[in-house]
Amino acid sequence: MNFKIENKIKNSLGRVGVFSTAHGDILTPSFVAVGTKATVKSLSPEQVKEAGSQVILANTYHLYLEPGEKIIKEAGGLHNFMNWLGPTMTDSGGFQAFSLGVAYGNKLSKFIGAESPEQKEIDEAYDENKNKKAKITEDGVEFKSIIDGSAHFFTPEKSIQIQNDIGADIIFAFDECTSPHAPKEYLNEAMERTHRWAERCLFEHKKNSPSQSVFGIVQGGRYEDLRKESAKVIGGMDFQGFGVGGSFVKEDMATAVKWVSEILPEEKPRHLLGVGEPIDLILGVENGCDTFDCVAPTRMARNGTLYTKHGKINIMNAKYKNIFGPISEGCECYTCKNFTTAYVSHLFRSKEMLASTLASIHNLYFLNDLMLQIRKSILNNNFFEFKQKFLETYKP
RNA sequence: GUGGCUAUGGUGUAGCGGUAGCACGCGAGCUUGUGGAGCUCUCUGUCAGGGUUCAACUCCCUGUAGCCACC
Repeated sequence: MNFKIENKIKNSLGRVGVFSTAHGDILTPSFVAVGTKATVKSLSPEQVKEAGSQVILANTYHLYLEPGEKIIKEAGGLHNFMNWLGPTMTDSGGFQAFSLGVAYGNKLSKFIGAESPEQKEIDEAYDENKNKKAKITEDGVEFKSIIDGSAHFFTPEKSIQIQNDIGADIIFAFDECTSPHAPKEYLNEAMERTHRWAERCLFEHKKNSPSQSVFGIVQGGRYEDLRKESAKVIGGMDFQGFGVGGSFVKEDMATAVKWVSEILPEEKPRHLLGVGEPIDLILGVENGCDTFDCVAPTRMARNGTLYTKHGKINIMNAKYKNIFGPISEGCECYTCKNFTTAYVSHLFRSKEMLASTLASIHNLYFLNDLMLQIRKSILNNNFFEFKQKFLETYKP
């Protein structure tokens, strides 16, 4: 693996590069499609590729539960198993410490708005005992299977072993993604634990499968001092790249990413975990991130929310019933080139499977195309003009 | 033609002489290291006419419509 920076945004942290893996090059900045269970829901690998995706990210926790990493290893690794011949990543399962833990059933995301409750209320509302399906200890995380409720224990070593078996090109260190409501004291504790886990992950990985790249994950939540400390500690370790994880105050995300990027080694790639709204992608690139993964485009697609150059639309709104033009004017995706808004709207209303497919293709294409345009603008040294122009038309 | 039964949002259905409830649908919103889902909110109704009563969706009469049985 190798990462080459081709051009940078002047007076900013953003850059264009090429990240080479055993399964091909990733032209960065790039959006990574999420295929949790070794499939991008509703899409064939050919469709994912045609939508412009270069990389797919699968999930260690989900694949460990089913079909089990041994089956994937036996199949010849993730690429062979799912017939995706391009680059792949696996998330470590660390996010599930959050999503199956304090977030489970609480409608909690990794973002909170700046207008959320006062800090005191946040701290008081935070209850780590509320965990339902994940319990965190120094040694690792105990998960309850979302399939059958059985108990499973992930240590950093175990996460790496599973990821080695699954065989993605880029794997992530096992971390703890904390709640955006967690008090600072807890964030600090979790961050330091994540740092210890990072060391253990590196050690385990070097024993097993050095052909994969491992990325260490920066935590620290919404606090500048914690983020910077985490970037310093994780950035100092022998990872091939870095992930920026954890939760954010939505309005401060770009700033938080900047704190981290300024400290992480410049020559190594940076991945912003779980961020994928168009505006967040632009801000993420501007502040030094090279790759991004997010469930948003595909999840929203399945529920009828589609990107257009003017912002998001809900294709099920009555006004789209008889629009016989494309979903987004000028869009070159398979869906827009071949089907009308009215037809896709009909598919959603009648709950046809093709609805998810066509919508997912469109949303993935939209973000992939956005990344291509960002890339081009950085190469042409006019990133900020592009950004301004995009923000003028795109209304969230 | 005769007798009986029924009539409540768009659809299917509760209910009671005193605030008409539910489901689905309709209309809209939320969705950020997956959640093929879920949640929130909004709009719609007592077949028509008359009577009894302080008060009728509810009881009575007439009409209309549908269903069933008989001729």
